[in-house]
Amino acid sequence: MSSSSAAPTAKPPMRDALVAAAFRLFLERGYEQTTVDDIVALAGVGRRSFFRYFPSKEDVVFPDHEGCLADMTAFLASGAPECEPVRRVCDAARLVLRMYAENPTFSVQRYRLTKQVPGLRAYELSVVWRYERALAEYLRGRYAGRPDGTLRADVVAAAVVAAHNNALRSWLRSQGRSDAEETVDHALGYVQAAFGARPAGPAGPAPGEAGPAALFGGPVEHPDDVVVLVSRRDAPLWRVVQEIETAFGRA
Amino acid sequence: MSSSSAAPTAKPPMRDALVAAAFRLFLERGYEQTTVDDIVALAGVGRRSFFRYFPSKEDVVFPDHEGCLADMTAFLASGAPECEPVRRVCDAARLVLRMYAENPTFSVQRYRLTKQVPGLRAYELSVVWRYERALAEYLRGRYAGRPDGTLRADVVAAAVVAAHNNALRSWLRSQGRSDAEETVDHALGYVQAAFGARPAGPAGPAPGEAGPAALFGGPVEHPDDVVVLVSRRDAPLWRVVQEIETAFGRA
DNA sequence: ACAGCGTATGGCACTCAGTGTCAGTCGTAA
DNA sequence: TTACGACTGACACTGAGTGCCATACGCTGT
Repeated sequence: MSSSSAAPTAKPPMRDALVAAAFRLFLERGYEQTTVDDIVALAGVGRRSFFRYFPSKEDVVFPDHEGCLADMTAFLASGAPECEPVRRVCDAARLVLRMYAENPTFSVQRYRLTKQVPGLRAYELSVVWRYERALAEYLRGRYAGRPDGTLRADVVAAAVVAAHNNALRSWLRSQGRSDAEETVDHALGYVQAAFGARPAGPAGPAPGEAGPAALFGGPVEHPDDVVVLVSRRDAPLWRVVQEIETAFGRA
Repeated sequence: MSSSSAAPTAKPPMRDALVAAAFRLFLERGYEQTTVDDIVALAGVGRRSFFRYFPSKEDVVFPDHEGCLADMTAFLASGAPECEPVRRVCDAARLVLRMYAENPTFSVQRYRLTKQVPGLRAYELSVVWRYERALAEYLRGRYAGRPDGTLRADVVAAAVVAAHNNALRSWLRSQGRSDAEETVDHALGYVQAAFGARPAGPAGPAPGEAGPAALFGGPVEHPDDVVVLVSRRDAPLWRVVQEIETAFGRA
């Protein structure tokens, strides 16, 4: 009656109604105190239909993660072989955070739930694990030739996910009031510094927080296998590390 | 009838019998094809007793993880404030791997199970997450004063866990035939190098793969906030990074 | 308009994990 | 011997998840 043909948006059918009903009840009386029967009763649909749209009760809490994961893997698969690998996976992480930041209230509500329901925490871990595996697989491909390629890929992927989660949780605790992009940029910049790549930025020499140029002149080679580096004391560490790697020929 | 009083070993009561029965059935017909009723029937105990010893069906696959986690947290809590934090958590990770290496056949069997049963993978993730949180909490305490203390703690913990898991899985894939300690030392050494700490070793100046001393003399300070570093070209990168951190006063 | 057909939905019954409860049993101290 | 406390088993119950089938809706061809 109320919704038959004059729906403005074309494609939000029963699925969204189930998500809405579920979150109303979860926030009212808690996740574990809400049964699937309660949800389908409020949504006015059959119980069987719930499990047609969501393989489990936990899935209704993360209704868009499957698509988000697909977007991220598509982003990684979409060429750009000239881009430095660590930076590429950091951009992928930024993509994920942007999806969270699109719906701040929803993300904060879900954060409250997952924080206090152990079952949901476990489920979220399995979701995050799939993101991490996608990043690691990409890096394994990029590091295919290197000696410890898979090790480096796994470690970098884990570090990126950890930095992303650190920033995300910080942003969620602020109720979505802080700047999500800025927070995650800072966190990912730390990872990029640790692994010897430039932090994000429009490919310029000084990417935002970098400040003054790190080195006065390039490294000078001595005849007896010695490298001399001269650096300002307040130069950002990642910049120095990068120059060292260049001098050592380990880009 | 068959088992009433002549048990030779004194302290493996019902719990170990349940684990043994469970793994026999899991390996025979698979995890999901085995019900709790099957397990208790084979073990000859009541169904209710299973859930007295294991809160869930998944817990029987990881019967000793609660104790292992307790051991690790105890290790981290046991003083040693003079030890470098990253090295400390690496040693904690080595502790965990040693527990796996104690029962190679059991660990390999469990690996086969968790590899192909999604529910067990998810459960293992929640277990690993608790280890990672324990490491991160320890590091947060050690990095309390630093500017990005919690970020650094989270990232380092994730990197250590990733390196540990990389080595563990490599060892498990080799059916326990490779040297677990050596594998994990190599993987953790990579993390320690990335985060500017000495790899493991008996606290000597040249820890195994280090080779020659990295620096000819210490850094020389110039009056106008400049640091000069002189280094051999073939020096290990982690060593150079460490010296730089020292020179920059960011130990 | 009508028959045919594929898809989406609802209802029903079932399995199985996990929990609360209570009765029985065993070992030990008084 | 009795009394007490811890362990165990049996039963009943809730709730998640699945298989199956009947029905209703929308579309197509005649």
